[in-house]
Amino acid sequence: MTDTSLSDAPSSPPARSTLASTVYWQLRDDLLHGALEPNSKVRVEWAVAHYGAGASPVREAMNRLASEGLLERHDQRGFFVMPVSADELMELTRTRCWLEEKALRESIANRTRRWEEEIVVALHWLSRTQRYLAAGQANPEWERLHRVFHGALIAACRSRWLIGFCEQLADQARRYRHIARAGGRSDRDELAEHRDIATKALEGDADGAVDALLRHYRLTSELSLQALRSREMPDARPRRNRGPA
Amino acid sequence: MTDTSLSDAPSSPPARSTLASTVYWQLRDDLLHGALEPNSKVRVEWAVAHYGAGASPVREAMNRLASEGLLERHDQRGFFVMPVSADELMELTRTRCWLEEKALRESIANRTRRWEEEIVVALHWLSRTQRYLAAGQANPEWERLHRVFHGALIAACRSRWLIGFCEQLADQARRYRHIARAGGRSDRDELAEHRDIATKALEGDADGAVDALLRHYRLTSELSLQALRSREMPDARPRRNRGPA
DNA sequence: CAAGCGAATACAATCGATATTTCGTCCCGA
DNA sequence: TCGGGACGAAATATCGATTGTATTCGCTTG
Repeated sequence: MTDTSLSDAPSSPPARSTLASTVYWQLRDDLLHGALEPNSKVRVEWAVAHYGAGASPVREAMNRLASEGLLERHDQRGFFVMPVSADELMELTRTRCWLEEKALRESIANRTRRWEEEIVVALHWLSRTQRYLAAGQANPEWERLHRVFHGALIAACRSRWLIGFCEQLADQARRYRHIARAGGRSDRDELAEHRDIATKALEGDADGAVDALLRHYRLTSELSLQALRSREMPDARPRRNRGPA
Repeated sequence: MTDTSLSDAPSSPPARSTLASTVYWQLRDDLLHGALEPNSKVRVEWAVAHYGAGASPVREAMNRLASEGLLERHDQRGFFVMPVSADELMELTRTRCWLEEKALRESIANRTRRWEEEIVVALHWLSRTQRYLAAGQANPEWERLHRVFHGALIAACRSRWLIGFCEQLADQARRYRHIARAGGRSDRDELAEHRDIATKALEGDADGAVDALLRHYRLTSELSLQALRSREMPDARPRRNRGPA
């Protein structure tokens, strides 16, 4: 089953990759994990040195990321890491809930045997994977499976556009999670939440599944929001143009 | 009020433009107007000659367009005009109706004086502009105002993400309209449709406005669909790799 | 003799180094 | 103190070199 997504946002790098794509995936990963300070400038020269590629591939990668909303592009002035703010996060979450609700309802309405299987399998692997690594760092494999699980839920919605949009918003949400360093091992039982969503979806209980899903997203958002606000407290001054570490 | 859109899809080129951006807007325009055969390969060399720029700017522009779903990018093999099909159009329309409905409902729920004014003004100019030029060609100014009008309707939805997604889908729909050469001066009274939508929206009649809006979109889609199918009839053979004119 | 496989060739995308343009800043003069 | 011009840093563009892919031609084999 080839994954030729309609809009350009597949979840994993292709096998045969061009150099520009390699840089794209690396930089994307760094952006999603909050490795670069929001609002800071990303100089081409820096990226060239950091990722070991020429200016052309780097520039291409940055253009793609700008189209996805991970970078800001100012003509003749270069690229900047997309800024974050509490307001933006609330707007993001709101939008995400709207779209995911629609996608999930459609998915349930058009459920197939195949769709059910994918959810069951995704939940299975998610349940058998550690949320955090020993060091308290997020487990990349869990992140991937988490993404797969949520993708499986809405896979039957019959709109690749909607799926693409949801993925894009999910990426943004992930970015906020990592930037805010939220989820520092709270008492939250994420697996139970996922199980709840899956169970209700598989039962065909659209209202229940949607309710569970949105509570799941809103809770995550709330935690990020709190962490974000406490991080923004220290200095109220907006700081711009701080180069990446 | 600056229009720094969140996702990268402003409706008009910026004043101070880089060469890559110039190519981007020109090529985008050509793609939206169906000037290039769907599924045909767009060679970098061709674009270089056609738009009078170097390979790097062209390549950048193409990467951006690929992210927006107007081009397909195959690593190491170049770019292709995104293919069209009846199925794709139906999927597109479906998604568009979902998102526009949500956006319009939210917009009406959060309506402001400013929002009302913008709609009234947009409708005014739209009503005073010719749909077609003398030659039966679509009037670019009307296209622009049409876009502005539909943008104004959902402008108060409090989600730049949703607005951006709607714009992206609107662009795709426009592309289908032009490719199918639909709307060949049918007996349709588009102005009345727009008036109807605006009136109901301004009255706060969400259900009525949504109904009118979706009928509007579905009708457009249906016309494109018919024209598309009649165009696909002549030769059932899928033809690939036909260079652009 | 036809079909299939393989290597060589041609074409096009990709890349890196260099040149050019632009923007921001600092300094000087009014 | 404010306006204008020059300097420097950085983005942008061009060009030539490289790499990768598709095609074609020729050979082998059934």
